[in-house]
Amino acid sequence: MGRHSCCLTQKLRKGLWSPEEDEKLFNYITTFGVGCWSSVPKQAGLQRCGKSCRLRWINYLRPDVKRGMFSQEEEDLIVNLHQLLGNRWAQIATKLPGRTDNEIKNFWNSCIKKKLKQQGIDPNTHMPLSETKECCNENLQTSSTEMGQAMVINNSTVFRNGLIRTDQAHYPDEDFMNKQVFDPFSSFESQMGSDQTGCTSKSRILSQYHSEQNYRDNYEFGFSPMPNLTYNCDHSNNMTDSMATDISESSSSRMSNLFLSETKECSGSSSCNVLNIQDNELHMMDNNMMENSAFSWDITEETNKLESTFQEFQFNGVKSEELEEEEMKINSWEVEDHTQHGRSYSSENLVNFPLTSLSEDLEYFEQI
DNA sequence: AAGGAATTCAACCGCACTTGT
DNA sequence: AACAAGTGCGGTTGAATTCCT
Repeated sequence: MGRHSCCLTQKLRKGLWSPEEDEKLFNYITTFGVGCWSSVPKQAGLQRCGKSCRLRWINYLRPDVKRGMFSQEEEDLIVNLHQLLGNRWAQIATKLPGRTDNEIKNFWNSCIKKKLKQQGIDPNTHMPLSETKECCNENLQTSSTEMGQAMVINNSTVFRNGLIRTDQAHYPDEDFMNKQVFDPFSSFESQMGSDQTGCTSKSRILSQYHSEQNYRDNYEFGFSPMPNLTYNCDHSNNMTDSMATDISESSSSRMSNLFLSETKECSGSSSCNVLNIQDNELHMMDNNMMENSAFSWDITEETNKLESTFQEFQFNGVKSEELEEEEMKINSWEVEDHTQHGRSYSSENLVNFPLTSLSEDLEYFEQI
């Protein structure tokens, strides 16, 4: 019961995916693109159901999947979006480029929930726990209308009526505030030195960097985003010795090794700080939310405003039409790019996720 | 060092929705 | 309109890993 129809017809594998299976699926999708998932296992020679293949692709193999720890910005965004959208993880995921709903859901359940509770905030209602208890005691009749729903912004709890409670005791987990900040230069350098793994080449990185510069020049932003080399970084930094010494020259086996390496999670946050909302944008977004919290809590309006906020600020000011174009490029990636070896990412795709500089990150954290 | 507890996260399950016939 | 097949989403599970005693 509950098993997808395609799973009933044959004996199928379950559980974790092997690197060989990953390679088969990746090869198939990159060659033929995403079509009918139910036919994928058969065509790709996999003993899996189509649903499982789809999930594996979306959550793991898809080239634009960002891996590694969530940044502070992403975390704040998730909290705020959860406040607005509830457990609609798929919708939340659309606001965090490269993050999957599953990943966000897991992060919420394993980490954010705990932090909010430590801060005395009910993760379900985003209200102070005491408020929630009162609400329960009073059968949810009056107290919630007095203070309204709360939104957590930069350690402050903002209520519908516009009151703001700043709790200095927030974030009892000091590590949370001392979280390592991405150093784009060290990352860049480490990648430059990773040639022997076969994962990256200097020319490729440089071309990405140059395209990043072009991107920057085109849009004239007030800071210097560094190239996002997340994939390369993950691959190179996590390549095990045995893998590194066993790389053949063939592109397919190289790709296979990339996948093998990727099964080892990027443990450091340094390579994964990719959300690219600038400081001022964050402040404006927060201000926007503050305004909304004070004057309007209509959920539709709220969502629309958030939507417009994202359209305006996402990807460092790339306008929505450009965004759509970029999305189309990403969507068509598997069709267009399959002629190239393994996981090659066009610089255009990579610049979707530029990085903020270390100094700016530090400045922002200090302001927090 | 060992073993149990706690945590993480990939994957599965079941339901709802969409699409095609 | 009714049905089947395919897809998407959120909740849950359980194996692997990490932490703690």
